[in-house]
Amino acid sequence: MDWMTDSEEDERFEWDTSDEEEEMSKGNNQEGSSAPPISVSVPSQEFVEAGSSRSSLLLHFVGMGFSEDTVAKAIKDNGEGQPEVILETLLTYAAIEKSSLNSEQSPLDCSLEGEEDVLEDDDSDMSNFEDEGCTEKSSDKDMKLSMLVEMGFPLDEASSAIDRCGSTASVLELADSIHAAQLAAESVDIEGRNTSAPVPRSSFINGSSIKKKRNLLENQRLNRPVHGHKIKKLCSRQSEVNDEGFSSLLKIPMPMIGFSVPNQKTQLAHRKLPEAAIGPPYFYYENVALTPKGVWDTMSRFLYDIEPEFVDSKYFCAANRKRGYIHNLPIQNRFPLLPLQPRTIKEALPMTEKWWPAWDPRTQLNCLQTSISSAKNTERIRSTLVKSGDPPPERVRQYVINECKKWNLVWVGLHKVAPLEPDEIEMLLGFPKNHTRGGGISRTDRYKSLGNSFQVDTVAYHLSVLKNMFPNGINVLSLFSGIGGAEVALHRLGIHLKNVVSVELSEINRNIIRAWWEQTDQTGNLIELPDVQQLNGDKLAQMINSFGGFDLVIGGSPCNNLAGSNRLSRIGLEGKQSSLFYDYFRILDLVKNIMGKNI
DNA sequence: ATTAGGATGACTGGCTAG
DNA sequence: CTAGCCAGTCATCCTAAT
Repeated sequence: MDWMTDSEEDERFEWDTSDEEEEMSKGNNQEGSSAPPISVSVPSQEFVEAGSSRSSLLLHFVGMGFSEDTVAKAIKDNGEGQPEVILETLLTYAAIEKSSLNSEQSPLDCSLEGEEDVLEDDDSDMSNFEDEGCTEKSSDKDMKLSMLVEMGFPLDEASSAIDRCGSTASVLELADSIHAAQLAAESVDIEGRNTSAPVPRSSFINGSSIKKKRNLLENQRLNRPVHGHKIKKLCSRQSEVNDEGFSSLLKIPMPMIGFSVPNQKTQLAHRKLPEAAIGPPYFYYENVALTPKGVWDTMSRFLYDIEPEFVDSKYFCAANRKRGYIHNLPIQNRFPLLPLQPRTIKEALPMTEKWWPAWDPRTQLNCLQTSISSAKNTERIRSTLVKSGDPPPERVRQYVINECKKWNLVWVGLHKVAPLEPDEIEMLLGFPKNHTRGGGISRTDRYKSLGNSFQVDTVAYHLSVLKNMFPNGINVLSLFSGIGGAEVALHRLGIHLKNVVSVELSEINRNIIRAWWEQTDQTGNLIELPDVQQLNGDKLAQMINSFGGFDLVIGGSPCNNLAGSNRLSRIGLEGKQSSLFYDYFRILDLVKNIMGKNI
């Protein structure tokens, strides 16, 4: 969960610096790179030196599938000092060429024709993706993979790109896709300056020659370039014709109740899962609902075209928490955790009722986030109220209400507001009291870990269908476990946890889970691992063999680059932390493959 | 070294008036 | 249909205090 504290290293995408080797070997993907299912034997070292001589540079780009004249021209235009600029020029040529051929069959539109509105339709007909036309010849895939690796891309990124774009995508498109992802992730600076200082968004956009070129190609379309859209354009099955473009195809339904919530009358939808989505294993993926446009479309596309279920936890507790869930669980016969949580502030926090002024209309809290209001701020509010008499004038009321909503403040005395205590947040989120307390965790970190967590009652409601299906218990692979929301939810449902493999980067969070595990008298096995990126096929296969497969793969990947409150790096799914979504997908897909073979 | 404080908007969707 | 308004958001980084 603690994504902000790790990996300080600058991961600029550079072609010919001596950092390359170091990046590659210390980078996230080394271990994952050797992972099944695809093995490639291309440890391309010569690429590193390639920039030094013109002929090898030229050869390199020719090897990528560009024609010799084009490469020569691009080198001539740009000089040989900046291979990444050359590549961009080449890609630009190719894009122009491609757009002129666009009315014909593009290699990208592998399965759909005239089905642009598939996602808009009911969930029932999301099935027939991935069928004919997309059957992958593994040798072809391997070849592309090795070419990409030879071009200097990390193996797992190359593999992800192939998955993203389909196996019929050309190497060119794949390279572009990876490159775009890396650009988006790293606020790239072509000149190679130190970019550790935050780059203003506008200068990031306008300062990049790449983007200028792209923007020219994009026929103005966007005042607001979101990288996800570009990725989407490159990879989406809908990309070819549809000029009205990338507006989010997935609508978030209001009210945000998903397929069902307790005590709300809904005619329960029957949903038909796409073939590829059906387990085993069951899986459950979570992230913030209000992402930049197109993010949920992308995530849905990766997760076997399952329609996300958007649910606000305000139907389960006294706080809002708008989240999307992609899962392949049955949706009939859910039941909630008992006792039901109070759903108003005054019931959940009875001591506040006495002090709650009539002019504060809130009955529920806003989303519980990772940091709280300072003491100075609450004191400012108090003194303002003291000075302005009772009842305060409209202007003061507005100020106070705004602050209260922004910081989730509650009334704890006359004219006194205060942020929630950590144990109150634990309760609202459905954790046992003191779940995150002790063990050397600071107050600040408690807030952060809690703010990043599941709302247990909400998740448990969705998972409740497992109880009857697995009376003897389940094996769980829990990714991005955080403080163990999934584990707590399953435990509270009375589902026996046989083996839990919990992957969580933050040591303090792992300690919290370990402590909870030990104090709840679990009889199963808890295996804790630090890093999803280190979790490869070998390890998974070993674990699957040892306890016979996972019944549930559950996790919510980092939202840092998606969440609305992120001022600085809300750059979408390709952001540094949020791109770990692809590891969720990678691992889930590995588990499916490995288990598929064993069954 | 660790912790808390304080400053830092933008994107998105819903709503409504025109 | 559009423009304008409104509300809400699993955050980040630098600095000061402890």
